[in-house]
Amino acid sequence: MPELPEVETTRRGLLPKVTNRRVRRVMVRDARLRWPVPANLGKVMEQRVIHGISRRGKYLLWDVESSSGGGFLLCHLGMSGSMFTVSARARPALHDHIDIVLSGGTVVRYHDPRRFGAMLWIAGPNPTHPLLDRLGPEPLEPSFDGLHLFRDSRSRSMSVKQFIMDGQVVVGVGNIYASEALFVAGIRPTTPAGRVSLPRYLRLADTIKSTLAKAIRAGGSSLRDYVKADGQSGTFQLDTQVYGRESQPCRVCKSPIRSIRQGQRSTFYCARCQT
DNA sequence: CGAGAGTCCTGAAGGC
DNA sequence: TGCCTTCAGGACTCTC
Repeated sequence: MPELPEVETTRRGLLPKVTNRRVRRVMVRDARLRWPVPANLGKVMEQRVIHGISRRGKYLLWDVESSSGGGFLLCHLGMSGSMFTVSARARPALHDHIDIVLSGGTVVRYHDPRRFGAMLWIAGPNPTHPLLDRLGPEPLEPSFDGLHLFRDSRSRSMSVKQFIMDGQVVVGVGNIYASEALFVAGIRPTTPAGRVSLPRYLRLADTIKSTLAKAIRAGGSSLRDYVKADGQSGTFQLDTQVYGRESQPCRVCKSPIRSIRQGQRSTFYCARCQT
């Protein structure tokens, strides 16, 4: 289940392998993702050069000669998607839905068992798309801070956990890192967003940044089906403070970690450390 | 407008 | 052993 750190890790892994390569062929074996993969994807990408890959939230944007009649490949990994490079001879496995064959023999393979991901085409020189229009700030940019959270949350009654997971508030904070960041900030996830003070939001913005940055430094948190860009599955254990640790002792105070449901999502917290 | 529920999908895990 | 149910999750989309 890629969250922002996994998406960023994927971007960094793919970047040197695709930049300045020419797309030779696009093979779509199964177009049934969250939205159908455009039937003309091969036609618009083939024989064009990839200038780079950028990221907006959990979306990856491949610049495919956007400056000269091309456009952008817009990718989302959903919750089970991964993109990695394989050799030209590697036979596709189950759920390997798309191959992007590049000059020089590299193949970028998109794998997504649950098909919650997306692969769309944006024609033209600018990466504008309805999916990107209303996204909030990037959590790791200086423009994102506690004051932004505080101002955006006034009069909001939803819980602070659901609030920071709202992509219009800030992008890239998924279910796992939301629980983790709230724990480090000492904030109870159920607190209505509009009742969290400015000092606490300043702290929370910092813990969101540090939690995500730490995960990126670790190369993505390698959750169950996450696969890094080189095709190596992330096998190291995810070292969480609270997520997935129901009934286990809090790493700080030893109280049992609690698990609740918020908006059909599981939330984990320590009732003693988070008030 | 905000809030909450529904929805897509597959695979893992648990119950019987 | 094997079938069935439940759950997990991102985030769009719908309803109230």
